[in-house]
Amino acid sequence: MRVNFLMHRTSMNKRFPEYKGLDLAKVNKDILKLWDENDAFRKSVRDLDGKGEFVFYEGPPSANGIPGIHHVMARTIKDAICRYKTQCGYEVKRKAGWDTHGLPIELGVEKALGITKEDIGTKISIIDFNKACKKDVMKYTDQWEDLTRMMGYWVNMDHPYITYDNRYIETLWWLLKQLHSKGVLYKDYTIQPYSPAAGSGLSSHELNLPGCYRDVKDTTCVALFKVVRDARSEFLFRHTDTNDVHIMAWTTTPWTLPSNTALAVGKEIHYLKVRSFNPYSGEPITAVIAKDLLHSMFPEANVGLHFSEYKPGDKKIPYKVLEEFPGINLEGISYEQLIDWVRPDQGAFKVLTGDFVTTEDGTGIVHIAPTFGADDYKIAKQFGVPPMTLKRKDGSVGPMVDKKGFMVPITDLDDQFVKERVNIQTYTPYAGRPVKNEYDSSIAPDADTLDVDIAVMLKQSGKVFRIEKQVHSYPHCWRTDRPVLYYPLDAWFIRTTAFRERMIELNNTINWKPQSTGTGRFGKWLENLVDWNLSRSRFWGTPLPIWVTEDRKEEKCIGSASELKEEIEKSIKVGFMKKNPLEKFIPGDNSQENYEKFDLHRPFVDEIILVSQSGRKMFREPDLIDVWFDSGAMPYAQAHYPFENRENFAGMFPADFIAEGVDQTRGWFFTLHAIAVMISDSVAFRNIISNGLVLDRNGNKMSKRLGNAVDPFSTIEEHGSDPVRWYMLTNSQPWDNLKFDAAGIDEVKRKFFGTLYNTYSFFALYANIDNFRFAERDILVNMRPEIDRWIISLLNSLVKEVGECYENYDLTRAGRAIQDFVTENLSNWYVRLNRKRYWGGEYDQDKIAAYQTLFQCLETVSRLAAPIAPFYMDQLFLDLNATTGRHTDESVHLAVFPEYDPDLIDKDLEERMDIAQKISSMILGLRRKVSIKVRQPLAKIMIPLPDKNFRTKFEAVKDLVMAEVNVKEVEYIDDTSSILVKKIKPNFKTLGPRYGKLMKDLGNAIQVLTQAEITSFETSGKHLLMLNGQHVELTREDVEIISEDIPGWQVANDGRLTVALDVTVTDELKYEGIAREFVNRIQNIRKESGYDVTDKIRVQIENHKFVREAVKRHAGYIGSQTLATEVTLSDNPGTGSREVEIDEVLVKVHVGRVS
RNA sequence: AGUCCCGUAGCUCAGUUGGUUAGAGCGCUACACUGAUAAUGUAGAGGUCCCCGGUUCAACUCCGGGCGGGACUACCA
Repeated sequence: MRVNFLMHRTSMNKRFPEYKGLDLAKVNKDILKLWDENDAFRKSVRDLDGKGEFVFYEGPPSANGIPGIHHVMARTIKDAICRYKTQCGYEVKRKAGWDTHGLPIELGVEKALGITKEDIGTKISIIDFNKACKKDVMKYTDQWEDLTRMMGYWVNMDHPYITYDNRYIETLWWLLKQLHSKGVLYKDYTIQPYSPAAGSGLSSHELNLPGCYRDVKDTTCVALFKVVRDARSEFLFRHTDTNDVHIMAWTTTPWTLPSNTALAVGKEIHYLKVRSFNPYSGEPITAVIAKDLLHSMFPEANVGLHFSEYKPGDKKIPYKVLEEFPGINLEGISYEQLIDWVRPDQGAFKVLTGDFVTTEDGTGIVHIAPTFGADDYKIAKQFGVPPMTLKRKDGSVGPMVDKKGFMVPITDLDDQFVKERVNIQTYTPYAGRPVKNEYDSSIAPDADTLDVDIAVMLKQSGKVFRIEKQVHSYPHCWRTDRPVLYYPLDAWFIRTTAFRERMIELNNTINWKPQSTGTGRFGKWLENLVDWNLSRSRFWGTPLPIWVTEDRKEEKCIGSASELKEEIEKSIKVGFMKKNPLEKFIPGDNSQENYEKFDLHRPFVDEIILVSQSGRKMFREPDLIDVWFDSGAMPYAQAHYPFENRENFAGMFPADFIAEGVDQTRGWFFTLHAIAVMISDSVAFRNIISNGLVLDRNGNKMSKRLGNAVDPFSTIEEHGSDPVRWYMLTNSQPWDNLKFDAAGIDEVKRKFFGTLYNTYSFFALYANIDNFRFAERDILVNMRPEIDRWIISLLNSLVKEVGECYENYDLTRAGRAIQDFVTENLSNWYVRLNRKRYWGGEYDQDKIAAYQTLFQCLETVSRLAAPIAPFYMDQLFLDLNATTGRHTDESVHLAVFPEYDPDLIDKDLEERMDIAQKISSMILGLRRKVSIKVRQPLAKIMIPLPDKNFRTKFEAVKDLVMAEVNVKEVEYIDDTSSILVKKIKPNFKTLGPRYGKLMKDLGNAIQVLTQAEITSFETSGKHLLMLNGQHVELTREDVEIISEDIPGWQVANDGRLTVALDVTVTDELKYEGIAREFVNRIQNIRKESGYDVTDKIRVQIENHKFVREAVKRHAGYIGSQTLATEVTLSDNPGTGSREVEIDEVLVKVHVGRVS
């Protein structure tokens, strides 16, 4: 069983803890307990050596949803960076926060209560509804806190910022007042997505819920708008024989045609005047269409048809292009109203020019219905063209379609208006009809739509050129399943466009990871910025703090609770209000109690009536603000700025670092940036990592519906959070999508943590046996053996690299570098080659150096990897230090990040070891080829010298290689030796630029050089060639010459290295081999017999002729390796002996413990 | 529809200013090794570097155009 490490730290039992196995889930729990006991997180939030603060902003999650595995991803990134900065000595405060307002919460409550929006205020009071929201929003707080704790995300949850808190709202109001006083907060009438079936506007978020955009088949038509002949349009009537000229415009929503008040063309687009026939009536027509789209209406195949042969009803219709002109010529031309149901205000029916017009589809001319399209509304406003509006009986003025999605019934209209403007005869058949059949459940699904009837009506009056059904994607209300309508509504906006340039400028100073999200997705978004629609017609959210008089002439924006209190007092004085809801509020007292004496939410604020400058009543604008404003304002609001933290705000803003999913680009990232630029003319964050999605292992999006979502709790419970974190960060760069596969976690666990654990276990096992406590003075690195200096050099290189990666917010490379060092260099090479230094032998300087070196590597790795794997690394760090007292910190997270010593980095040494590894690997490969076991010693290897310095380099690592491959000697072969077969390769890098097109032939010519030519090239350093009549002079740099083969030997190549192996096994070598076989067999017997590693034994070997000589000669060696006090030959090894097989010979061996 | 990201071995990913044998790990097969042993080594099989064009002596790499996957944004008629 493992030693209870909590115990041993407090006891005097100074041993390195040894474990029976690696259970990272248990480590997770143990370390959590330890952190709690030591109050580790709180202690880690400190400023070391005046390093100052590293400001991190936590994006507030909404606690009304269950946390998913993707949250582990984002939080691992945040945590790793914050832990790293903490280790560097910075104070990293990390205030947690909760996003508590907004639509998802309201919808969740509606669902739970079984109500719809319309029921709020009737079936349930707003008070009760908001109460339910407030309660619901923290529904899963426990789960969030659990996950945060389990995964080891250090964030201060003691005093989180909560967006529904009155103090938080007060800051939001203050911010809004700043914007209001800058004149960038305004109300406007705009076209917004609206669900007639649900009776409410929809946010863009709702419109982007999965499945909202659906392909639907709608009737589309190309309408013919008759041009009014006047001076401006006269040019259209030239060179044609028809009395009328028509402009063609395509629409997918014919029901908007009665609301048409303008047409739009592109200034730069070229248009044609075409003479042809109306396909339905056969009447001759002259029509205007964009040049690029001519053939979509008039097939090219018909160009040769003769007008004289055309008969009405013919499928193929002749046409003739009469004239070409740019769109600008059409600007200002008037046309006759297409459908005369209602007459709009003066100034309608003009051709306008707009940038948004393209020639991708339709006719290159856009029908404009300002009441039903965003672009339409904008361009009409710009050119002063009136929208089609109707006056209702109640005096209100609105579009031709009512809020239920029906053409306004005549009975609903103002009588006077009907008399003056409405053509009762033509409008009556259509009045009161739904614009989409889905809005009227009494209509059969296959009944003709209003679109169809309008199209048919136009056809009968010769005003349409083409009618066809077309499939296009159209948004649907996710709640009612009915199509969305674009409808004009009132809304408050922030004029973000006024700050566009500055936002772009400041964005360029932000360090984005990955960069492309900053310049691409975010940058493009800023360039195409539109004003921020702040209004939400909902209930649970931050109310807009604006009061206006009924005639909207006077407006007041409230910026604080105390201001509100004062204004209410004034209102009470004039008798508009009886009581002040903020009566008990004490301005200046920032305590929670003081701010809980009132409520800034609806409906309480709605009941507040203020008094205007001129003494009239002012009512609050009923809207709430977009929740994204809540979260984007968190740098200010979490500090209750400027009511608190006024002086030290500079130390809290902007953030040095934030991290969230890339889906927040247009969300939190934008709102943070926008508000900071508008309020403080500053960035909100300096460095940012935006991570990609966490998909399932097949690359599909995780969803509860599909059941492929990974539960973070059980995942961490099963594996522990370290390997999950490690896997997530090292598998791929966080901004690439992660295909989450639990098999990957297992691999990380085995490969990295398993290896590291094994390495530690190995160390602990022998250190405990030898009683190594790092009590000795550090042995100077240059006094340690080559291999120790090598791993220390690599370790210092690693510290440098990992530090640079962390500094650069590149966690993936940092983790990969650490993993590579541990598995490849430390475990697989250093420990493997050094095992013999640890077991047996004297406790001498060499052994101490070995312990010190390995200790140093492990301890440094624990500090390097702690940001990513906080649990296991803390255990490792504590296990190492509790025993030795090298570091006295209570946790690795309180220890400083390692520094590297450039003097200890020896690139030559690293290169030498690389050579050693390669040569060893080649020799082992050769042994395998000729089937000679590594246990069988061999006499020698030969190495051709690839360059002058090679011999010196290899000599330094020779012993390591010889031991590793079990060979006794090395012989170097001089470069010019004739026994070598050489290979020559062209160096394209130097030759390419010089010889260009000749390169291909030259390459071939070089590769066919003979051995003699190569030798002469090598000695003279020059070679001349004739190629395609051109002289080519080659120098040594132009080619690479390697020794490829030594005829008659076993030879292997790797790049420039070549090695040959002498595979002759002499009798003497054979005896040695047999001796080694015995060592192996005896060790196995020891193990099987359950002896302790330190037990001494006695060995008797059967006096078999096959092994007799070997045992005689090497008894001492066998004994030393197996801790045998004596190794003897015996004719009868006695009872308890075992038979072992050596080279297919069976030999009896008796092993007995010395008691 | 637009913008951005991704596309390299069965899987997950590297691939450095373009340079000729495109790598690693996992998985698979075979053989070794063994007092770190739920490890390790060696070898084998496995690639049209998504496709097509262009630039170049030379393209996985640079450019253009497609295709496929994903995200975000979106009433362009």
